[in-house]
Amino acid sequence: MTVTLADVAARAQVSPATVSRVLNGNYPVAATTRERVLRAVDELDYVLNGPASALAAATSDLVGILVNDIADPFFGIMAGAVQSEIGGPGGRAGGERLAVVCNTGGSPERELTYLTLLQRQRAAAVVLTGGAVEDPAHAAAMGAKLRRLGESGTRVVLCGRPPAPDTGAIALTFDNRGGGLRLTQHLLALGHRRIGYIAGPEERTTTRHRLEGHRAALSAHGITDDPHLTLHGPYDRRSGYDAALELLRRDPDLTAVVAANDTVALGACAALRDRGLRIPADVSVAGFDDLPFSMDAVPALTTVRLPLQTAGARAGRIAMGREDAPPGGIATVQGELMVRGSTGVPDPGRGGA
Amino acid sequence: MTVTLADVAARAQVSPATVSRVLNGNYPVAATTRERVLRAVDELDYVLNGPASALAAATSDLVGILVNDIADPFFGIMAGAVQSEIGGPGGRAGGERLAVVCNTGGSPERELTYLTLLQRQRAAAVVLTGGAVEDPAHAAAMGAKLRRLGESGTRVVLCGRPPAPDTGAIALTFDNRGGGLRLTQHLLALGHRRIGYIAGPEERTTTRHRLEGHRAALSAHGITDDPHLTLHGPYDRRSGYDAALELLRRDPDLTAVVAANDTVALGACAALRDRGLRIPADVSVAGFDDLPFSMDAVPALTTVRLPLQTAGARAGRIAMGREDAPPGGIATVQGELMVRGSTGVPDPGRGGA
DNA sequence: CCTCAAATAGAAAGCGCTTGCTACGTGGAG
DNA sequence: CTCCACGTAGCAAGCGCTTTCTATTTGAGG
Repeated sequence: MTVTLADVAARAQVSPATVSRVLNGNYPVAATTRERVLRAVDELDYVLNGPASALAAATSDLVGILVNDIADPFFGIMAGAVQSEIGGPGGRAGGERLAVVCNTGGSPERELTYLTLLQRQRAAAVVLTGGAVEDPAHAAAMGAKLRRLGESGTRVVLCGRPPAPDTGAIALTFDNRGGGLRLTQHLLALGHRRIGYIAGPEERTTTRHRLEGHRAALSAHGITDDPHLTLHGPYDRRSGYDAALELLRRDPDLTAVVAANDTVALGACAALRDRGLRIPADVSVAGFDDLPFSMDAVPALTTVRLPLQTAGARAGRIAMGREDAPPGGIATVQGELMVRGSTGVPDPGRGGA
Repeated sequence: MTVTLADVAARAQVSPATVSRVLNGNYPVAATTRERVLRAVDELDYVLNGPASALAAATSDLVGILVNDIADPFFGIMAGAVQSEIGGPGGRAGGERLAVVCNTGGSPERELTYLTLLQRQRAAAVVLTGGAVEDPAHAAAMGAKLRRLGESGTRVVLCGRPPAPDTGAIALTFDNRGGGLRLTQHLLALGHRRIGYIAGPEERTTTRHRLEGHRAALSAHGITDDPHLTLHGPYDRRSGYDAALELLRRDPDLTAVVAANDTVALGACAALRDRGLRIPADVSVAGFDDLPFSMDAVPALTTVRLPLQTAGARAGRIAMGREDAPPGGIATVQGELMVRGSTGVPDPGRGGA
């Protein structure tokens, strides 16, 4: 069978208790004894039994990171940052933690399931990234689950997600609304008036907030938003492509398209190009997030940069108790408007009067 | 305190054993009893204690997925596919498994550490993705660890990674060599003779195999590879940018650049553009992997498509024992050459005679 | 009616570890 | 020389669950 603590103890001629203490390093052990134990551990290739120690100690070294789509760099970057602050040899000595990322695929049920699984494992902390689903039933279920997690000692941190009131969860929220606002303001300042908007999936906080910002900018400019110029779709390239085509059909005189995120924006660019339109001469395009590839797009994409890396890292530190929570448990993280080549002044021959 | 099995048993007026059996569904329990138990579980918001049951049952529902860089869609796509075959409500009824992805950052130590952590958790299976580090010491350590994992009942699957002999691990290997070969053959067929190569990080199997393919194509064409035209660097955009510039300095008459992967290729494209060179009129560029964004690059990137999704899914099924291992425990997965706009015939005014 | 087997529930022995408490030295202080 | 305190190590009681084995119930067959 597998090697147990007792085997190591026998070989090192000490009691199991001593071996445990050497391994955990939380109790004085004479240097010579420690040495003997470590040698035995090595010789026997002993690996601690995680479940057993978690059970006995009533703690676990698991930290969960929930993401909507692991194939999307938006989440990958955040998850990587969180993980770098938490797990493996990344952290300081001591608690070797297993930072794991769970892919919900944006499904509310999977989200809940993963949370239960993590709760079952008595995870030390959980970091939830990305927008939340706005369905009231699901929100309530999530709230309850998060509260229970918190009560049972799991630290809960929301990263790039709106606060969950009364759950004790710490929130690092992106100012999606402000970002959307500034982006559309930029377009308006350039002179655009007929702006198509390719929104994310419905019933998502991120989608709603970005769209709200867009509309706020519009109405501040005295422009009544034409609902026909807003389309919803998933956060993928295809969605942007199709939506751009549809927007063009609905209003051939469009001079700008704002997309829910950079990936969608790139899809929209492809569609516009396929239609023979130049960017930004004929139509300006803007994205959101400023993922690494956006800078290399042709032309480079105007977008709102979200500090994914730093926010993720901060969430990780808070989850590890290595950084204090923001006052009130909520912090808003601003995005920064990055003006690049994909937006320009509208062609007077289009759209205008 | 937290609710335990015993609490549920008390409330349902049955023994703890019965509750356990209801929850695991692996033993006949009368319908009325089951009902009573489930109600109690619900009323008490009971969540099974994972470590305790793992300890008692000597099994775990954890499945680990190791990736080199979680922010890279190459890994994200594979990890997502693996996970979709394994975890959460994705799978059929029964074993709710916790599929988790661990980010090694390409570091050998972290890789080993994660493996130990997973072994400690008595993971049900482990899927390793991406190229391996070729350092002999590390390879030996990995081999030993993988063997031990296998011996202790953890199923080990390598996805997009060369086989690990004598470890019992199942390998789904990408034919990086063949892909590299075909890619360079394509360029040669177009008439290119001075081809720069931006390789991945050194000491990696993926890097070496792709480069071998490239060189094989070259020598089959009677071209002696100029070592000055091969540069190594990490798999990121920046590396491609810098390397392309350096390549241009070393040979201003270059007519084509092959990059280690699509991300690097995009960086190279940016550099070429910044130098005022047109793609492919002045310089052709090719990548590898065919990540989603490659199709939207301008011009669209010629590359080798790797079936990341299907390979990942298959690895996941094998890890779950839901699909038989390939004969000999090793399967080679081919890449497909995708010829797009970024490669064309070389400008006779450049490079040539 | 009685017997026996199938169906169902319970008792209890761990799974491998942690940790509070006790026991044993040993050296400096009284 | 004795005592106390400190530095170490061991004992043993669980942690919460699974599972084997046993007990009880029930129904069919004789």
